[in-house]
Amino acid sequence: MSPLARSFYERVTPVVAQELIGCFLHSAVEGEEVAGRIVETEAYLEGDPASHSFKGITARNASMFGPPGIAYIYRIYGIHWCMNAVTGPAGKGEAVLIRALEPVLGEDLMRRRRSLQDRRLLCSGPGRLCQALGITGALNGASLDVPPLWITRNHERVRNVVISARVGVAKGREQMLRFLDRDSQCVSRR
DNA sequence: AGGATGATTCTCT
DNA sequence: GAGAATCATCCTT
Repeated sequence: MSPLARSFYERVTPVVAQELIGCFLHSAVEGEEVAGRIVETEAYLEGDPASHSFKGITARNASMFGPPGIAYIYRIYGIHWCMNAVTGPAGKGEAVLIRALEPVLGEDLMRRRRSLQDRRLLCSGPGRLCQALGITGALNGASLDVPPLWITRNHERVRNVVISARVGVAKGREQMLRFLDRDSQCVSRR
């Protein structure tokens, strides 16, 4: 399976967010590879009050303004990590939040990392999937076309992509920028 | 130097 | 459905 190239990410962000549904996210942080099928994403845009890039570049969000095809990873609520794929032209500050996966490879390691058995709960949230894949801030800014963190295309067609309002955002709630696979059991709640 | 604030998750009831 | 956990980051004194 070949990784998605930079040109995939260097496009209109909501389109990238929609086309990432069905693709595979892989990690190999301690040698052992695990992977999941992306079933839920959200787009964060330039001039979008819900986006971390809204108030300009800072130490935390700098990688969001970097070149398309790298990871923007941040800590939230002191505990959890969340992972984005940076999109659009470099300097624009747009990205796609990966919100949920369906486990495909390395379920046992995911279960160990999550201290949890239920397959549907292993990766069904942005913080959960980072824990399951061993993704931390150490990978912030990493390129998404090579190990230890990479995304590959799935040639299987996704039958039903649902579009909805984003989860957990205070501002910009009205925008329909969340994409999910209706047929997956592994999407996040709400 | 201090305070407010999360693109969340888990554990209750 | 509500509330706590928990801390780096950012903005205001």
